[in-house]
Amino acid sequence: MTHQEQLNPAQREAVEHTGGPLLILAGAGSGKTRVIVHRIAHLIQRHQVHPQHILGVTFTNKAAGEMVSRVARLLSDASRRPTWISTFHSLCARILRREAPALGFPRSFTIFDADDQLRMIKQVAEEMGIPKDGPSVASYQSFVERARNRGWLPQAAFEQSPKNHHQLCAQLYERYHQRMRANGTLDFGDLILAVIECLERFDPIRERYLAQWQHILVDEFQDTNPAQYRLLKLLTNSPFHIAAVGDDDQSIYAWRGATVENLLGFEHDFPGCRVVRLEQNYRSTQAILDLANAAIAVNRTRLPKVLWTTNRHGPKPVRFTGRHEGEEAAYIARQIELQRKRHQVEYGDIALFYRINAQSRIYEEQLRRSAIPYRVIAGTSFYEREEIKDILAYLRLAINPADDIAAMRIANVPRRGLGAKGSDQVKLRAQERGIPFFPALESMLEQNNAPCFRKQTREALQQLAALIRRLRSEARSATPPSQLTSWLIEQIDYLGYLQAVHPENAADRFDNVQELVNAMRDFEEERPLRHGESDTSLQGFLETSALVQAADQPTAQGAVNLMTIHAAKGLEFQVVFLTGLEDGLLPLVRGGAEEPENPDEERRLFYVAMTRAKEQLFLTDCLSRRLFGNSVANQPSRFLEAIDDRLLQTDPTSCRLFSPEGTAGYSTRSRSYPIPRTLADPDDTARSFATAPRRRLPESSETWTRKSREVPPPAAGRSPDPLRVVEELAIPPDGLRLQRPTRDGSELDALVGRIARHRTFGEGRITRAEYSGQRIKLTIQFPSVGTKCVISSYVEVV
DNA sequence: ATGCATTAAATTTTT
DNA sequence: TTTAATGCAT
Repeated sequence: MTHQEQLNPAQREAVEHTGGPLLILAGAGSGKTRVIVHRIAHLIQRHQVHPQHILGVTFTNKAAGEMVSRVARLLSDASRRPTWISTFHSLCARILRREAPALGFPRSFTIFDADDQLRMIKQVAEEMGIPKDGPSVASYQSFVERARNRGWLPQAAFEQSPKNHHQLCAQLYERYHQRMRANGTLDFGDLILAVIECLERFDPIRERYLAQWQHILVDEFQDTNPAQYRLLKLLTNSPFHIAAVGDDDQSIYAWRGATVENLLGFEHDFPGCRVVRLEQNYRSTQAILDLANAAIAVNRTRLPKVLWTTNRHGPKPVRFTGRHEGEEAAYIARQIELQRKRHQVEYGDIALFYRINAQSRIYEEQLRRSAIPYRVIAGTSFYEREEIKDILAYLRLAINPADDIAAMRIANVPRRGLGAKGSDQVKLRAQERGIPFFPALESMLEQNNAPCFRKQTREALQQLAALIRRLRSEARSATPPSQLTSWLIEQIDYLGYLQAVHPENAADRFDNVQELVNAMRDFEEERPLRHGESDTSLQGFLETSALVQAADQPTAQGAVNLMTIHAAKGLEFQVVFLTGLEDGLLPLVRGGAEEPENPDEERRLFYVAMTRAKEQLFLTDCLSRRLFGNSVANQPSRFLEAIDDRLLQTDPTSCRLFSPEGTAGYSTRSRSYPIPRTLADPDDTARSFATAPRRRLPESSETWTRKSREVPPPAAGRSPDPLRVVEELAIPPDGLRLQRPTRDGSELDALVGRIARHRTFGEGRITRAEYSGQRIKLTIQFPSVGTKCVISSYVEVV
């Protein structure tokens, strides 16, 4: 066996340890996945563990997929590959497809996303007569989520919630939970909870799974919530063949219920546990690791570890402070081009991180202006789009007639004349008879002696009922989902509906629906329906679509990557810009609060962000930032203040300067200030540092109060027009001109006033043109249909 | 049902 | 600033 030669001693220990529980503390970039994958291979090859007896659990489908494919690469014999590597949620769904009847709901259960959940909570709140002017529905949702994360069934929620308001929350949770189970619908949290319930209540079932999995591996253990940990414990029996891999320093999902205590308490829960630390980092330069180590060392409750590497020392991370966010953005754009020129870094190897999505706009604008290709990793997932959810709701209803949220969603989509009033009647009937919404609707349609609804509505609804019945039988007879869906959208004339309701982007939305059909086709090819399986292929697709985000966008080669720090976890880039390093933003201080909610977690975010960088790290901020409408002056992030200045170099063009001696100051840079040679060029570092002008910070200044509102610009007196400044800086000062045509608005101006021809709206005059993401959005006055907004690619300019 | 105006609220989001 | 949600008049 050659593969173990690639492992360092700690990794090898983590791979080879057997006979008891194992906790692997895997620092950032320490080859964690390599260890897990090798461990699986080792168990199979060296210890003759049957692949079916290995369970690998991750949080993301991406991680699960990577694990599967890397194990496959190690094991040439396909028949020896483990078949139980998946996310917590997929695992639980798979278990419940077998065990659901024991808990009293059918195997054909459907899965709710957060939006469905919210709708159900709204529904329940309404039924309970909870006034609308009270606490928001979202606050009830977060109560439910908290209960789920902690593994509380309603009973436990009651016991744990002494206060009045929480008692009401618990009541709502109870009704919600009953309703969900009665409907055969499960939210994400309940997938876990239902399996826990099943294992705790039915010993034979638990025995079966205990026998099934003799070795368990858990990835990203620091991200588990109490419910998930409880599940793991239920699946693990003496001699506790469980290996947990995690890094307490990278725990950034506490707000979603993850608790580092799981990791900290692991040794206690599994006595005799072996702990292995992976501290050798294979990703970053020592200069970056020095900074990251220094930053995280401040946290009190952590398992001490220090990352080191045999990589070169590399240039020190660079500090830059702009006077406002436009300057920060312009600096980044300039620096991106420099990095490309001097270090042959490709756009795709560069990333820009921010704490909150709202920050991204300014960077996008600047990158566009500088003609730098970029992509933003974020946004609503494909499966959260309204049009996709509509179609999926039809299919869900076909699979699960009791899925009320799906039924209520499509009962009047497309319009069938069933408004709020008619809908209430159906709900009333459902409540009276204790049956779900759709069956109640059907029963009202069959009632001939005293017909419900007016004629037109009734006929439309009868058609709907027939349609759903047809879908149901087709699904049972294993008609391919793609075929079924094509038929469905035809039947309901969904395109027509979209054009009526969303004339401005009906075509885009319909494209998405077509994309859904394509996704189904892919699914069918990948996973042909095996006869005798308990689920239909449609059910399989619905499950996949609920538990798998739209296929991860391929890491675009030629584009700078913009994302939140959370989204950056697990990724790595040559060059990283960590932006908005200001107190209030990172650490983030919410709304009216004085202090960050969880400063340690914010610091871990800082740490995660820095450890993504392989070669060069930029830490940027600005003196005053416009966010949500008004300008705020922020102090530099407290995270930086705790760090020895010698670990950093300040860009001489920065308006605030730090020196190794610890004297800080800011310069008033005039427009003619010569921009020095390239930064982040290791050889230049010392020189540019030495020549950087230094000025003392005024001892105290009223204008620099923390989190002040309107802020007079520093020193300069009068604020330069931000746009102006940005334009100036967009042209790199060393004379390098951007070759590509800039999208500065001239092409927009050229459009306004002209006549455009649209396929359905005819001809009209363009009154406005603006960028909308990468596209151009036009406002056009059509004589026939009035003013419409259209994406430029849908019209022909005459 | 639909369009408009006003108002409020605005981390992070693996499943 | 932007966005979404709500209420109100059509």
